[in-house]
Amino acid sequence: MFINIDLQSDDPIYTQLKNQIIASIARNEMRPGDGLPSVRRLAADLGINLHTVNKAYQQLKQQGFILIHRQKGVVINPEGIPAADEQYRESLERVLSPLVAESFCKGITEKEFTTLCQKLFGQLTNEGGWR
Amino acid sequence: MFINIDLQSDDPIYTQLKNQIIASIARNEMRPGDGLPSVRRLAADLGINLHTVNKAYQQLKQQGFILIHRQKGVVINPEGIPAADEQYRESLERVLSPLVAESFCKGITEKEFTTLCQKLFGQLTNEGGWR
Amino acid sequence: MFINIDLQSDDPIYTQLKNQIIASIARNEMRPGDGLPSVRRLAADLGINLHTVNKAYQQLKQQGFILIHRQKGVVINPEGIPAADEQYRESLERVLSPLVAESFCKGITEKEFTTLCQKLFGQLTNEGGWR
Amino acid sequence: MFINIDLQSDDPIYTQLKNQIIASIARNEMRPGDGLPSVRRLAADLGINLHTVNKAYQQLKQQGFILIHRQKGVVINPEGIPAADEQYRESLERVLSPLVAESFCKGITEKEFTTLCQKLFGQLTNEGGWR
DNA sequence: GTGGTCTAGACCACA
DNA sequence: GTGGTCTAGACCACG
Repeated sequence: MFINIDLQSDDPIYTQLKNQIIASIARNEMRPGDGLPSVRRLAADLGINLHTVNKAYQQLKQQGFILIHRQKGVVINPEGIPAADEQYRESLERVLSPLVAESFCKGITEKEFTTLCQKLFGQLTNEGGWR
Repeated sequence: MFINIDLQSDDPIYTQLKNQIIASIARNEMRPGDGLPSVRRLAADLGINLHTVNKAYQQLKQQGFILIHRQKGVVINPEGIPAADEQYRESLERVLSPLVAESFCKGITEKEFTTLCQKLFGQLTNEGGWR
Repeated sequence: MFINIDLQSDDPIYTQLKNQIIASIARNEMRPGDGLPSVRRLAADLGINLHTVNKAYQQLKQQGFILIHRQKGVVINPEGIPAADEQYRESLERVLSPLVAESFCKGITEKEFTTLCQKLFGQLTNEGGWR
Repeated sequence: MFINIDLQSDDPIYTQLKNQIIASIARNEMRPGDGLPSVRRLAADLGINLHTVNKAYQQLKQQGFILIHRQKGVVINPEGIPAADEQYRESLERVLSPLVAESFCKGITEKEFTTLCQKLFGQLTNEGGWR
């Protein structure tokens, strides 16, 4: 797993971390049951604060991406990632909606937009995502 | 134009305001050349501070959605909204990428995702968006 | 004399007006002794406020570019424009200084900068400026 | 870095601040990677409001002079200042044009004008500007 | 302790 | 009356 943190980004570090771990799972680089570095370890490796890593882990745990055992450490949820529920679909639509509106205003067609989405999906499945 | 501000939302007020104005333009409820309320007026109507409205307006101006006209006040850019450049497309991809990865992990298929996008686009064009 | 006002500009209207009148004089389109439209006339022609035209005229008068007679109307100073004094040279340096610093930071060389200045001067003298 | 704010000046405080920081960079007093005081610190030192400092910083950030680094705080862009693009050159010409016209009217020759520019450039390079 | 956001209230330049 | 600038003081997210 390669994590790349951009300290100049407007995205908070814990968000970048969370997103990159999710991306690793989606790309099948990390599989259910695989272990992740401990909070301390990852913080040291990335040169960032303990609390920052912890916050990312807590959110991933809360969404069911990972499990945190006091002894076994941190692992990708061995039972796989919980499927999206209705609530998630609604939040996805709420996030997507302003992106679509802005893109539309700027002349990006539905076709171009969906093609971009397909490209991004393709980058996952071509590399053998686990679903 | 109906603006609805959710003071409890995690999104900052000025972002909500910006997004809703963009949405109004996309839905063709507001057309190039149309006027917007003055900073003070809108702030009073929404019961928020004028600086908050101003911040939204400044960002919309900077992106070319609106112009601050010395006599007519604030208007939707009469020449239309500037088309997306390469930089915008890249930023769009950067924003979309984690959404796609997370959705993918949660079992949302490419088909379902693009269908959602199409639905959102449809809500704009069905109502006669200006592009 | 062609005056072009951009109501969307960040420059105040009276400044644009003042600058364009000065440019007309520099390009020798208007000569010492020539008349300018009355405040009312020019305001009507440009579709702007009386006070705005008046403010531009007052500043031009104060700098010695024009004379305002109650009867003869507004004329370009028949004795020519007063030469720059030391105070003007200082203010010019104060204005130029940040432009030079910013340009320098952005990689614009002294040569490119002075070439640009020469070009702008050339646009005046080629057309037969009065000096 | 010495910052001198003139509260009586017509220039807004944030503009003076911005210009002086740019001048410091141009004079090579501050180099890429160097840190700047935090918004609060600088505001306290200068006896002005933190929002005013923040506005200057935001504009410098937007022009690529500085980065807001999550750990190091505010730093001069370590990759150097972005080079001028065509748009900047046009805006420079728009700003310079009325200065040239006015100077010309007041009898300042092309030679004197360019000599002044060279002097201002010289003040930067003599002290070892970074370009 | 940092920057980001929001509020309240003030003065000024512009039109 | 408009937007632009500035101040003072507050809370929150981030690290």
